[in-house]
Amino acid sequence: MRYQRPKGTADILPGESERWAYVENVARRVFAKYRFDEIRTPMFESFDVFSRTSGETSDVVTKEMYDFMDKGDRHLSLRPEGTAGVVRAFVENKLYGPDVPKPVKVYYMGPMFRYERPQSGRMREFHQIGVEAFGSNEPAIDVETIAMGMDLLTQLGIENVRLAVNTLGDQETRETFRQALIDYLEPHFDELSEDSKLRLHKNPLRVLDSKDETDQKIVADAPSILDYLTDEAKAHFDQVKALLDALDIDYVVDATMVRGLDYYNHTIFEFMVNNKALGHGYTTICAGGRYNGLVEELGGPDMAGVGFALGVERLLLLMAASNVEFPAAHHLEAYVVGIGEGTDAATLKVVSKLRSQDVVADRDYLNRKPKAQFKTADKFNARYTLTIGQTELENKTINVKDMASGNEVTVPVESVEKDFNAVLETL
RNA sequence: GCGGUAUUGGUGAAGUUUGGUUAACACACCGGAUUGUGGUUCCGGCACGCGUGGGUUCGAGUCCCACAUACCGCCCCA
Repeated sequence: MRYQRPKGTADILPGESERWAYVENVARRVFAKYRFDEIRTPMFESFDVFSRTSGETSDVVTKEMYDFMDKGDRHLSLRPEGTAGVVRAFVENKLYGPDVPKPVKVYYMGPMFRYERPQSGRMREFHQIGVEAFGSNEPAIDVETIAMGMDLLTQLGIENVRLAVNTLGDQETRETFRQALIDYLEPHFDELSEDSKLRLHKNPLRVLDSKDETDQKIVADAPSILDYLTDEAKAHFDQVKALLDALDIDYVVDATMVRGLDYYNHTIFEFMVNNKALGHGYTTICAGGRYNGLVEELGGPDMAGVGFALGVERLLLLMAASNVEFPAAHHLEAYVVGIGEGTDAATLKVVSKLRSQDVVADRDYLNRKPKAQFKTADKFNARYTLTIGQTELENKTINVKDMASGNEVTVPVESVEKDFNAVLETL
């Protein structure tokens, strides 16, 4: 127990890693249907990329960043989320240019880092699968993104998903609503929780999201952002809802839903599930929204964007808790047993020849006794056990046994090496 | 960052209340009964050690302190 992994990190071991690969493969398949292509960006970026985009006062930036100075005195940070890096790459590589068809649709999957207190489904190194679509301000792309998220969750076997949507409106909406909210909350200042007192002026929208009971009572009568939307913002949101209806996608409008990152505006959405594996009540497993202005913030043109991200650790917890069936990994078809001196080369060759016929084959590598080898074949659930001993070696034959039926046949070793399936038909 | 609970072999763990010789039991693994055939059974083996470091004591897995890690709640969030 000399060394242990850093706090909040995890080793994904064989068995578990197969589940990860499955989830990633399903995601790739779903995204491909919608013509999203993969983008891979660095795991660390200039600190400013995140601080500029997430908001200087956001919790992610003020206390959760894994930032450091490198040997060249550059202020870097491990990425706490995926969007900022993708936007930076989008701008730096001029994907906004006229020769790249719009919208530009990309997805990513990989580790993210946040310095916080680990808990189940909350790691310091965690993994997200996310998508971004740039260059369209049409509500249709918001809805396509939402539909794709729903499609993905469905493909993964997640049931009873609740889609919550809201809008943060545009700049003007946010300013007028923010003031209205402050005007409403200030008379209740003394009743608010300590956290919310701090949030009132820093980020009043967050008070709406408070879990404190007293806060919630106060917030219940607070003004709704939906009443402060500009005509343009309202039109956008109305069209999003209309298109969701057109696709028969169920949703609830949650006017109190907000975002921890500052770059969001207009449509925001969350996919939530009520599963005790993730805590009490509804928990978000996938969240996203529109972020017009972010491309410009990082030095690009005024270009719209919308995307979502889902947490893989949480997703896997949820899938395990919902008894989602994962496809079985590789089955062992043939286990080759060697008995006695001189069979090493012969068994290795058979294994090799079987593999070249695309048969999943294995043998013993611990020089163990026949009994142990047969036990191993059984434990690995081998469909067939092939045996080479002194007799077979002399006669250039091999014994093939069907483990389920117990049927055996001895055939020339060459026939197995040439066409294993033909031999199986004689069993 | 704050509060709480926990940490004993490869695994699940008993033992901590009442500090006292060999750390229970089970699973897994390895070997044997059966030196070329598995899933059953029986027999045997398997922690110089109780998260790490200090302390109290004649004596600490059991008490005290610090630290580390995990889990739960808060904050926040995927």
